[in-house]
Amino acid sequence: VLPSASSRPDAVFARVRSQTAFEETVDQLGTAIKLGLLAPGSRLPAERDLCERLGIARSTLRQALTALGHSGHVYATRGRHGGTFVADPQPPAHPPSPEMLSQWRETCDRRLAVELGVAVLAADRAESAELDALDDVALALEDALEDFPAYRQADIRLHVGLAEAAHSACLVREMTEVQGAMTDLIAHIAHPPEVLTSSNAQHRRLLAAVRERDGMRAARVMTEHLKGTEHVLAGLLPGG
Amino acid sequence: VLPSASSRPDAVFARVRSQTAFEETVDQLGTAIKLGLLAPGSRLPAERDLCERLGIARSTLRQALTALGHSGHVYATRGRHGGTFVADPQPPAHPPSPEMLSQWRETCDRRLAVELGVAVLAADRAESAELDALDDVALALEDALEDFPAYRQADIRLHVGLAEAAHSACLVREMTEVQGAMTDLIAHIAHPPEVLTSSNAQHRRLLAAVRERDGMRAARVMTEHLKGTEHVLAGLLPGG
DNA sequence: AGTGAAGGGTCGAGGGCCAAACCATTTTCC
DNA sequence: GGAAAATGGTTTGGCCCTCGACCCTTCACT
Repeated sequence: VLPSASSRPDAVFARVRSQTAFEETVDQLGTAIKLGLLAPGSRLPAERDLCERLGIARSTLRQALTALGHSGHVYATRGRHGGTFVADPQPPAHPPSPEMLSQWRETCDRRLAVELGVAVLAADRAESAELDALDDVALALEDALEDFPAYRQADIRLHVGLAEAAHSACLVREMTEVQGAMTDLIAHIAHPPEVLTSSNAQHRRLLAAVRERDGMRAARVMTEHLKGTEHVLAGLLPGG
Repeated sequence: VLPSASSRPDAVFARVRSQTAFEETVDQLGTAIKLGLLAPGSRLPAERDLCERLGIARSTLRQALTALGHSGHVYATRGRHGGTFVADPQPPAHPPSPEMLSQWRETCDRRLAVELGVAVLAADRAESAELDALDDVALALEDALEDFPAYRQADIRLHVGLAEAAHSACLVREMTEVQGAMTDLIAHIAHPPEVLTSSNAQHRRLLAAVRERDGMRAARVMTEHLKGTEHVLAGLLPGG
């Protein structure tokens, strides 16, 4: 009845991704650690508590923790005041895998969607106290122009914090996922202080727009902000 | 070193969702059928081909097809020109589950993010021919004001088509997922023709903005468009 | 020394998924 | 009419993941 009857999106028969519980746990905890959401030196909940929160068996959780311990991201101590702790310092990041690099544009697209949604929703729902806390993070960003790892860390806090201010649990989760993927991509490329300075200007304008409840202005600033990274990647990676 | 050291997003220790390959296949194919991406009466690829495309074993695929057959969404015939076909007519939709209803706001948030990303990217990347095809779909929408199932079908074609015009495979996939969830929510509520008329006006403005490569205007129109459905849901469902 | 809380380890049962056959049915071709 | 081909339908065996239960080891506090 409609035109183009034979057009069927490839997504319909796309590969079904079935990660095991073990893999998903390693990804989730590993990403949280890499993003600094779990600070180095901080203690994870006890295994018997954590496995219940994650909805998996303790033996499965232990496999994940063993893997994270083997890669140097966590360590465990036994005894009365023991526990599993985030390693400090963290092990050096791996260079991005070839398949990761080949999907960099898709990753940027996902990020654009999540960040735009967060910007618009945060402008609607953010509370004053939450924005005050984000202003503090923006201040910290100003002092980290020379130390990219520290800058990236604060940048992540800002973006994830904005997602929390949007009061949408699913967007917080998607934000952490996509920031994890982005970190893998940009951790190994140069970031001159000038670029970070202009990024900070955009952060300030973004927070101002959100505070004034101007969702569309926030979306516009966010778009420009993300275009910056995308241009850097387009210059360095194949498949532009 | 940073303020608010003890704030840890709930997402870090959120429940790990490990769907089985069987469940994911039922979801993926079932959603494609419910959305009309696989037209009633059309034939699916042969099991031996399809399982390879999906990256699963044939026995697992057969479990999914058996489940879809049991619910009346597909039927199979044997022999030289046999195959698995999408049922025509489709079985009536189930009323949304309580847990689905309780998550309606999160679903809307996800949709906002995906649709905003698609709107901005489509304005950047859509080709003229793709937009012409979407104009045809918009025309079909004008003639379906009295028949909500048909309207919804065309509406989905428009939104998924826009995602394809954004040339981002992952956003197409997310769009189908989120449209499937939205369909479950809105299939059982009243849609007076006046609402659909105003929706159509927004569709036209959206396509116009995309054609003029004005991403931010497309985003603004899209936001208004989605606010409409959200207000309807907010009036009918709990937890506003 | 005892207790309690934490991680470390082992074992077996159950189930999902896979691979590779083989069976049944229908159509086409020789 | 019979063979071949293409399809869905069925069975079997095995591997690996996950679970749950149990016990051990370590170590601070009392």
